[in-house]
This record gives sequence, structure tokens and C-alpha cells, in this order.
Amino acid sequence: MAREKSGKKISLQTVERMSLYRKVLEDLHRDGVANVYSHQLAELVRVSPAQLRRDLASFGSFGNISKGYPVYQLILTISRLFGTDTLQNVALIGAGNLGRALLFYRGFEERGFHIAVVFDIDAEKIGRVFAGRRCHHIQDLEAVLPDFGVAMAILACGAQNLQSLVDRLGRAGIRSILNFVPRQIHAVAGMNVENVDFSAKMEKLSFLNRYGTALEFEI
Amino acid sequence: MAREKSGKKISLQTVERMSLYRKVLEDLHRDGVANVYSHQLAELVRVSPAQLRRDLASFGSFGNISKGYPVYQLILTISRLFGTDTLQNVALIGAGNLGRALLFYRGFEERGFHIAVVFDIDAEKIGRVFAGRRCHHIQDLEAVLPDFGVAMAILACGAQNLQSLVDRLGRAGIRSILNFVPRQIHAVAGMNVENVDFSAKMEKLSFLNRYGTALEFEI
DNA sequence: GATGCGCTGTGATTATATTCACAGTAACTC
DNA sequence: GAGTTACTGTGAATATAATCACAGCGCATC
Repeated sequence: MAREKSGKKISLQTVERMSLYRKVLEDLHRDGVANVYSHQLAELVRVSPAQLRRDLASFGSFGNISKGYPVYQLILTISRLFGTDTLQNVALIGAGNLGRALLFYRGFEERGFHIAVVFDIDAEKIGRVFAGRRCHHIQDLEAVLPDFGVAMAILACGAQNLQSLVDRLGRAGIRSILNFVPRQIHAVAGMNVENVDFSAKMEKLSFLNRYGTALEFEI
Repeated sequence: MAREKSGKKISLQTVERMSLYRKVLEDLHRDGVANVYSHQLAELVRVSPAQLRRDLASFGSFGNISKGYPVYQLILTISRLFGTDTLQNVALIGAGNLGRALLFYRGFEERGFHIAVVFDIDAEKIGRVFAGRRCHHIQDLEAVLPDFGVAMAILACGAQNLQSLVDRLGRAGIRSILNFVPRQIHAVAGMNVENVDFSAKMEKLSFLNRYGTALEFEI
């Protein structure tokens, strides 16, 4: 949990919502909107106005009391908060179907992340170039990584020896991992892990389909 | 929020953790483990033993007081809770890079979801077969969907006219949407939406890299 | 320059989630 | 069959998150 210098905590849930806010603020900016009131923005992201105001206030006050919040400036402030106001290099482990889809995905670049280097274990893929990036063998991780100054890695590889790969990444200076592999991995000291599990989301949706509207839940 | 017949609520956070539990329970089952204690399972998913016990207790008691929890039976119970003990058909909208990666992804099938039908807007793709599934034009949504009995859809398409597509899906009987498009969409009445936003997760990680360990947070 | 309006930021309150801690008990020992 | 151990399930306590509600203010209007 990060703290402001005044000692106020900023919760991770607030940080997650901040991504949402930024997303719709980008839309508003595209549409030429210069200022927005908390109740308008809150309506767009389906959050209560009070919560929005508290979230934004948690890292300083930005709202003009009669104009609302300045759209563009808020985008910049949130980007700075994330550290995505400048592009940062990330590494991709695994050039399978998902890995290659991520390489071609433009959303990362738009939000400040550049996949700079790719690793795989499949000899057939080594040396090939995917969307402008050459694929290296995972053996050469320690040798190649320093050239790119990456602090974050995306895991889209197979599940074999996953944890030892994570440990290795930690030793090689990786501080954060976005994990697409549906296995539980354990962060080494000081490392942060976020899991993306499509199926888990589907399971939640399937649960909601069954019990979400009917309030009685039978075993 | 679903309720048990006794009136106890089961929270969505509990449901999300249930996916984690099931994942590591599958691992244990593969390894031939028959029973597991709450503190062991809790350690594996990095959750407190008390929370694990409360989560599991929230839909009935299952633990044997001296053997712990029966691994296989718990997997079955959680599957039933999700409604994934039988395979269910889902629709995929968008056969771009991401959509095709999802078609080839085996994780869905393993967890009870079968992508049965694919739609796209790109004339070049209509009629082609991806991983055994023929791609239909999005125009034919209403005509084709009923053949497959799907209640869930995965959105992996472009952002244009996204909300009207969502409305259309709702009218065509889709009750849940897994949305990969990084735009905010609004569910119609009775519909559930889950968003998957890779970049948002990266933003959170990037934030943690900056402020996660150092507790002081400067504007 | 006085009045009114409607906004933000935030203390106080309520709701929700997590942890603590222990009663109750099955299995195992002697 | 009495004693010991170590577990589960759960009421009580705590911590965290969300909401309410309002003071205080900038701007518009007259």
C-alpha cells in the first residue's frame, strides 16, 4: 500500500479504478470535452460520484469547484501516477498463439508499454521475427535482457517449470510479472505478480448466470 | 449477491477465490493427493487459512475434521457451483489476432467452456474455418445464434459501435459477456459483464513498481 | 457587491471483508 | 476408555471500503 507524504493510504482498488477513469477520460478528450463533473464521469464508469471524488482526492485535489475536473490534465496526472507518461520496455516470454496476439496488439503501446524483446523455448521459433521483434531462446535470458532495460515481463508460455522461470526472471532484474499462464506462481521478494485468467472470469460469469438474479442459493 | 437458502450471502470475492482454489486443487489431484488441510491449501493460494475455511463454508461444510478437505470432491463441488460440470457453448465475436488465439487456447475447454461459433465483420474471414469452427458474418447473429444454445459471448472485436453490439447480443439472448475490448460497455438489464484489460493490469504493476515497496508517495 | 446555485473535498457513518480465537470433535495413543 | 492432538466451523472483533451529507467556495446573475 502506497502512502502519500501526508500519510494517507492509496488503496489498490483505487488504482484499479484509476485505469477505468483514464480510459473514459481518453474518450472524452477525443470528443473535445475539456471539463467534466464527478457525477458525469461517475455515470460513465458506473461508480458513485462520492467514490470517484474520493479516489481522485486520494492523490491530491484536482477538481475546479465550478468547472469540475480538467479532462486532459487529469489524464496526464493519472499517467504520471502509473509511470506510463513515458514508454517503458517489457519482455514477453512465449511466442505461441497468445504471445503472438499480444505482439500484434496495439493496446499496450497506446497505454505506455512496448514489448521490446521476445523469448521462447521452441527451436523452430528462435531467430524468427514477430511484428518486428526477434525471438530469442529462453536460455539466453540473462545475456539478452540487460540490453533492453526491462523491469516487467509478460508470461504467455507453457506451464512446465513455471516457478523456476519466475525465480530466474527475478534474479535477472524483473520486478513485475503479468501472468497469463493458468497456474499459481509465487513472487520472489520485492516482485509483483498479476494474473490474467480468462477462464476464471468465465466461471464468475457462469456463476452469476445461475445465482446472480435469483437471490436464493441452493446447494 | 447470491444467498444460500439459510440466507447467508456468498460474496463475489469469494467466488473469484474459488477459481484459484479449484486451480490448485486440480494440481493436487494430478499429484494424487486425496485430502488437504486448510493451512496447506491456503499456503498454496497465498490466502489466510481462516479465509479459506470461511470461503468453503459459505456454500456448506465439506471439511473432515481430522482429514481436512477431500480434494476431488471439492473440485466437483466447485464445478457445480460454477455450473461448469458440463461443457457449455459460448460465442466468440471477432476473429482477429486475439480472437484466433482464444480459439486455439485449450484452457477454456479444460474449464468447461466451448467456443462453438464465431462471428466477424471482415468479409475476407467469413466462411473460413478457424480451429474447426466456421466464421459467420455478424449480420447473421440473430439467425445463427439460436442453433448453438449459447448464453455467454466473448468480445474480441473492434471498438466501433461496441455498445450497440452489446445491446443486440442482449436481445439475442446472451446473458453474460467477457469483454476484451478496452472500452467501457454497459450491460443491459439482467446481463453480466466482465472486462479483461491487460493494459490496466500492467498499469497497476507499473504503479506498484514505483510506490509498492517505498511507503511514501509523493505527488 | 450581494445573492443563489451547484460543485468539490471530506468528517462521520455505514457496510463489507478479513482475521482472531476458541468450542467442538474425529482419530490416534496407551 | 481416558487423554492428547490438531483439525474445522464460526461468533466476535477488527480492518477496510463505500456512502452519506454537508461545509465552504467559485462563478453567474442582477
